[in-house]
Amino acid sequence: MADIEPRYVLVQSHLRDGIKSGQWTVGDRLPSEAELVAQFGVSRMTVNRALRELEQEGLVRRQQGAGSFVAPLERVASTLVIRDIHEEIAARGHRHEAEPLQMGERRARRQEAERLGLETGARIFHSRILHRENGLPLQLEERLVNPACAPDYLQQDFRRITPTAYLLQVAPLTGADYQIEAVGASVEDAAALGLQAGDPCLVIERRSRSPAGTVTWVRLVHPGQRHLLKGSFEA
Amino acid sequence: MADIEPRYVLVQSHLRDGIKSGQWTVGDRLPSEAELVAQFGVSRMTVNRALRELEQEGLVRRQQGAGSFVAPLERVASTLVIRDIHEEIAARGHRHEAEPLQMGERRARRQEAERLGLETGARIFHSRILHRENGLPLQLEERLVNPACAPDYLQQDFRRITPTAYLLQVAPLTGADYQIEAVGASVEDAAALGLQAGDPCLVIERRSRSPAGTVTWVRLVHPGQRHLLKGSFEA
DNA sequence: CAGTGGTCTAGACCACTAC
DNA sequence: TAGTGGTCTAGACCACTGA
Repeated sequence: MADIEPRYVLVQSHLRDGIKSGQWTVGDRLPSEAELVAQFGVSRMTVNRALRELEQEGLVRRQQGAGSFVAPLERVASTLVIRDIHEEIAARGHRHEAEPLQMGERRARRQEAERLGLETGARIFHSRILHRENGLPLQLEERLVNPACAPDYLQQDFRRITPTAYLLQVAPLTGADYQIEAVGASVEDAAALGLQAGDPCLVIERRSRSPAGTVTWVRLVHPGQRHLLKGSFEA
Repeated sequence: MADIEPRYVLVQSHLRDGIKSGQWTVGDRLPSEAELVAQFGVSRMTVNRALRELEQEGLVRRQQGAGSFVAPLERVASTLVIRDIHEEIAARGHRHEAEPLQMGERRARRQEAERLGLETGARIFHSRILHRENGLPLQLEERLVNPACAPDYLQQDFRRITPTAYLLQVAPLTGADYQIEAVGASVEDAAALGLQAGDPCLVIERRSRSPAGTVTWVRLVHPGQRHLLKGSFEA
């Protein structure tokens, strides 16, 4: 049934099981590399790799000269994935529709220029698209785009490809910042999403960077009760 | 100034820089291990480690027999950290106060029992605590606790230690699930937080597991404009 | 088939920590 | 000072991919 596991994985499983079962608990010292070498009959490099990877996961804390310890998981850290809205809806087996409300170019106001790392007055593209899941408004996408990174942005048919997907294609991503907050819907947001002004919305703002600079800034507004971010982690 | 970097880090920096600068872009093949060995004059194990770690970060995709490639970063993934409220406020250099509003034990209703993985009617502890930052309400913490995991929960002084910190101390964490949403404040939430009912709030729900089972379920309500989750990632 | 990555070893030297 | 982890080497054998 099970493939034969690499030996470093066996060492990891042994430690993970001990932590999950409570044999070792937060702050406890784990066996030293030398002890694990003896116990498993493997080389030190193998044991070292096993422990190093557990450290990267955040499960173990290692200290030179002292030993390896069960890490305090006080910081509930987990990988949060922000997915393309089309993929997300498709993954639920639902129908996704995108309605471009507005597209064009203009001179950047100060705040807009800051968001893209450009000078005030620079030419920028903007778009405003409503995404529906099975006909119900799920996300209002308000986006600024750096023309230098995606000169053909305005010629795309965003009923067929999401801006996220298109931009990833033309401008490889090398980094991003984002923030998540709860905000009352503005009058415009409410009108587009079919809400009352002030209704709670989950808002994600994200700035994406590529080798050539900031590609795009986007603000995603979701009706509070129709969108969740979920995550988990496991020892 | 700079410490001398380990050699595997030098290899990583070289690859990272090439990706950030656009020398290699999504899907491109990176130099093989053998080529990097020759280029840097290090052993293959060192190069292997450098590439393996970049793969764990999600920056590189490796395929046996084929090569190492620049990974598509389509899924904006990043580590989201949910920190203890006391730490978070202290880190900002502000004053944290906790006001226990309610504490006690009761029989679990169906939903409460589900949240803790217990039977309906089981004895559970509950608490409701308001956290202030420099006097301003920042978080309303509503919590259910499994008495089997923390029998002395109700005897604690939560003005001095947060429930999060206490529970981590008595019941080591081995996993958690959480979800984040935007919700309008209920009448009770609004009263505690000094808001109007319906005002947007960022709500985090989290269930924490330990070797003995589900330790606690918590619902953290934050005034929308006073709490953000931030994150970033970098190639 | 030649080239790639996946794993592993048995040493080595070093920096750090605790006693 | 003895024990710990941090790094590194120069080999090795294997499984896999692509021409």
